[in-house]
Amino acid sequence: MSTPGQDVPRPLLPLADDRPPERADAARNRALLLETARRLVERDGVCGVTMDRLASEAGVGKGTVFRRFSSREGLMGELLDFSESGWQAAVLSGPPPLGPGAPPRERLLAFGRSRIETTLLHADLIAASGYPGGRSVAAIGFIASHVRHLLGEIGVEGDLPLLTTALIAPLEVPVLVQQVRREGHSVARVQDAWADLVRRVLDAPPAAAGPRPAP
Amino acid sequence: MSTPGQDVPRPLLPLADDRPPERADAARNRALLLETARRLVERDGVCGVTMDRLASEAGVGKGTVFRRFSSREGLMGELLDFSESGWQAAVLSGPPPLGPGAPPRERLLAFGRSRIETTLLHADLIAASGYPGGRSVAAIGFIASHVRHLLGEIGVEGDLPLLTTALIAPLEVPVLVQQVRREGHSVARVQDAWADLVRRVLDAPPAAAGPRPAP
DNA sequence: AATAGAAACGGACCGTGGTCCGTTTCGCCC
DNA sequence: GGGCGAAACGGACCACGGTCCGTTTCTATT
Repeated sequence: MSTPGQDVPRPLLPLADDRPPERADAARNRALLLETARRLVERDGVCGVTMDRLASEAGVGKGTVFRRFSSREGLMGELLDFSESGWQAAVLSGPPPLGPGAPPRERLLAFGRSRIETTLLHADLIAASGYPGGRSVAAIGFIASHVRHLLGEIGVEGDLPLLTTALIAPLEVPVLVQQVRREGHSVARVQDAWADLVRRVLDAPPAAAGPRPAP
Repeated sequence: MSTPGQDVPRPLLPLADDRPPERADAARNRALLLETARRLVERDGVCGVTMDRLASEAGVGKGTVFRRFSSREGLMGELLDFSESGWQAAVLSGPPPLGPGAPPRERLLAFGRSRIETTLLHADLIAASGYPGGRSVAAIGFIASHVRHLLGEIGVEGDLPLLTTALIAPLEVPVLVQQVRREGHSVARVQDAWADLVRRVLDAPPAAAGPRPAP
């Protein structure tokens, strides 16, 4: 997989990079390493993928691995981006109600249901990509801007950026993993609870005194 | 609070431990290590505290450190419990509106404001105590049960356990750190946003069709 | 006080993520 | 093609968290 005929989902937001393209050997090694990493994840799970192992398995020096992906988190982030890009495409241009075409409120609810499933599916990878604490800002940035955009379309009043954060927070990996894997709640129940949260936020009467705008 | 004369904040929920007490040398070392750790945190910050350094600084072997606190997270957890117990006492028995006496709605709002400050204050320690991912369940358990209790007193309808989680999620370390330290929002704004979220959740009209109860 | 057995101790040892720097390869330009 | 500077490569090296196990110390019992 990778370069040629393009059926694979391509990375996220194009995000024009001005840097000159990689040298041929570098690109070859990047592809080789990503493929090897994918195979290792499949075989041993995310935790079983060591940078040393990856290097030796790919027949390459450790330094090379760290040169291509600046850290383990970076590597996992790229693996994740690959997995997530299909989902992002579905949100951006797939069929309604997840994709465009449905009323924004329904899109938001569909987003939540879908996101909960996707997050649980990729939980290990997301966690390993060092998500909280800095990296993989790509993924969370996409989610945040989508939700915020829908809130705007719905016409919600208030501090949209922070309200967005509050709606997204219960979709984070640790929260969902705690609810589903540790406390044993069903995915459907968690999804319903999020939908209920959204309903409350959208249908609440306007604030008595408006919140401070933004310092 | 807790046992007898004591002016130091004592650990959280008593949680009867049946195990026999530590041997004298063990107790001595635990105290020595905690004190040394506290000093090191103060001097070098949480990240500057290494298990090796702690051991050598305290003049004991590394094995001893790991025997007393089973991991780095465990150590940080104990340090954190010490810091948090004062706050927990204020919630459980301090003056209103944070403590008992005020109407539950006001207590909830006061809780949020206070919790945001405390979390930001102890952010490094909370993160180092391995909070998401398992440990330090003590702290989050306390928070969850308090919020849930208040929601019950207020008379909120719905799936209270999960609604509680949704309200608590935006108070987690990574979220708050992102908002305040990275995006540069003021603490007051974050506090207001949480209060607005609570207002919406509490004042929303009842659900059209009730959510599924619980499988 | 002597003793026995459990508990605590210490530090060598391991695997991991990450860095460093001397060596090799690439690809552009003459 | 030959040469040259930049980029990539490789693997020794480091610090850290964590384990293991032989040795020492405590304390309960007699």
